[in-house]
Amino acid sequence: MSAAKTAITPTRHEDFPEWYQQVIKAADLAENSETRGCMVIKPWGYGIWELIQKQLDVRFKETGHQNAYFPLLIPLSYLEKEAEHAEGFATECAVVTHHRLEAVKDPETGKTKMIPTGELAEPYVIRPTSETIIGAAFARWVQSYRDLPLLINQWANVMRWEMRPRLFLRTAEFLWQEGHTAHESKAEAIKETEMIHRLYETFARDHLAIPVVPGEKTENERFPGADMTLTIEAMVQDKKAIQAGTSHYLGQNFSKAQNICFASREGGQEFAHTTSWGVSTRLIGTLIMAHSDDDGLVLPPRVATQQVIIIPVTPKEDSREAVLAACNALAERLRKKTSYHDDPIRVHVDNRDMQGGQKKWDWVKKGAPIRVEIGPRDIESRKVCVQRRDRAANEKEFMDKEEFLQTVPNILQDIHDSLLVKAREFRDANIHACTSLEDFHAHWSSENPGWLATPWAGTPEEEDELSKKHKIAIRCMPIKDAGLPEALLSAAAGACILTGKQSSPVAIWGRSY
RNA sequence: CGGGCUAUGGCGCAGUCUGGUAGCGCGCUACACUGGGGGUGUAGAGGCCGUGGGUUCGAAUCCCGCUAGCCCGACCA
Repeated sequence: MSAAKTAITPTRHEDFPEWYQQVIKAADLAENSETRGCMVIKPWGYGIWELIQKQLDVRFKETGHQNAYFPLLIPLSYLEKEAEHAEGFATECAVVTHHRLEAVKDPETGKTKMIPTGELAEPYVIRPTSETIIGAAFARWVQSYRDLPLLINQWANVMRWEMRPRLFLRTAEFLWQEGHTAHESKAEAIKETEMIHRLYETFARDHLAIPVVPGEKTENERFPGADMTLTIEAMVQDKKAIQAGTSHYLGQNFSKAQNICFASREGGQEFAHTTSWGVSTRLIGTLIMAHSDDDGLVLPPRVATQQVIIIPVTPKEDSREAVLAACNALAERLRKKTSYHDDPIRVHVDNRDMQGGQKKWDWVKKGAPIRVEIGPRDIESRKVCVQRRDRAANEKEFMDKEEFLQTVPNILQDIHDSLLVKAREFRDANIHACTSLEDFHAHWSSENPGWLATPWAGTPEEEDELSKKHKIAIRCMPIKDAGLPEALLSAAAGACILTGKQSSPVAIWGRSY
């Protein structure tokens, strides 16, 4: 029996969206639930989220933020306060209108039905985001400039009634963090917005091995109610863009709508400048699409639920005990004596009673960064068989056990680095500079066109027209030091492709999720 | 929310046109052989066919409603 050519069918090349779903299934990350548009996140997937959560949380606290929790249900009237904001979310709100159920027995079938009753005087909206309800709290909490800045973060679930759900990328309910801060001055609030933006960028790079493009959204693409939206944009393997995180400067829009005001140093009353920022479980979808291959998931080591999987090879019954003991001993030493980025290495000994080959492929599909096999021969030779998920599935290296213990953190880092380099090379190879409108139009006719970098100084209306025509959008206007190749930026410099204005800023265009 | 497709044991599917109460592959369980590998054999377990109603002596199969999923569009983290 010959093994399948790839563990996942179809391949990325054959059918990318279907491949994505099959990877999630094969890696046992999540599944659709009975509730429309919602997913069940399974342990192997939820473990990733827990690690993202833990590692981001440290960084939020290092930068002075505190966690708090606000209600899931938002009074409808709160949402009406900021007009643009309300309009932006109006079409995707789940609304709670009743507070009890009444059991009614159908006289014909004899079945009991639960009928909503007890209609609420004012409906509640299940939070699609919490600006309004947190803003209301801020209004109570802030009286003096001495109460500022207010730096709050919330880990929560939110609900947006999306018309086209996709596991992790766009689900009706999703998990995220939302930071909300209030400041004395515009300059300070913008500084916060930019600081978090950089934090997201470096988190994506250093923890998820995703080379994002940090930039500013154009007016058309801004968060409803924001004065400025900063974004990190990732390119995944079908060359589409994913907005992986956003940081908004909300100006005084929300503080005026909700009366977040304070006595200033000069004695007058002033409105606070607020920000909000968030990343969600979409990060998991992004990393799946960024790194995985035709054999399944490939996890960046720092957010891998398990980093090292030890697979006992037990060909003979009489050596079985010894092999298992050796596996457990190695696992213990890894847990106690080694660490990677200040966390003990996460090790799992897979002692399930099943075929070795199946076991191996199971962990290949689940994307475990390192697989280690230990058999009777290895015990004698004091070696371990090391296999890496960033290399071919059949590639193995027999390594001295002590050497392995010494170098595990380096191997994990090397895997991280190789994923990042590969993703960056892919991204950079698929962003093309374009300085003529003719080339611009021609570019979007191909199947997977990648991104374009162009000089741009058009109006929002002009941008909208081009976007609709080619089903694209300006993903962002990259900030300084966005990490894009110098050659690309200089090739994309010049006069606006549409208006001809000289030395216009560079815009990145692409199709997106 | 518009347009198209789909819904049968854990997964993938056949059966639906030509109604007669369910079948295949994989997986699962047991045993045996095997053993750096997603192996082989034998024997088993498991579904009343998404859901509600209708037609009929009889429905997975025909008709209507609903729900969910997928793809394309508009919208969005």
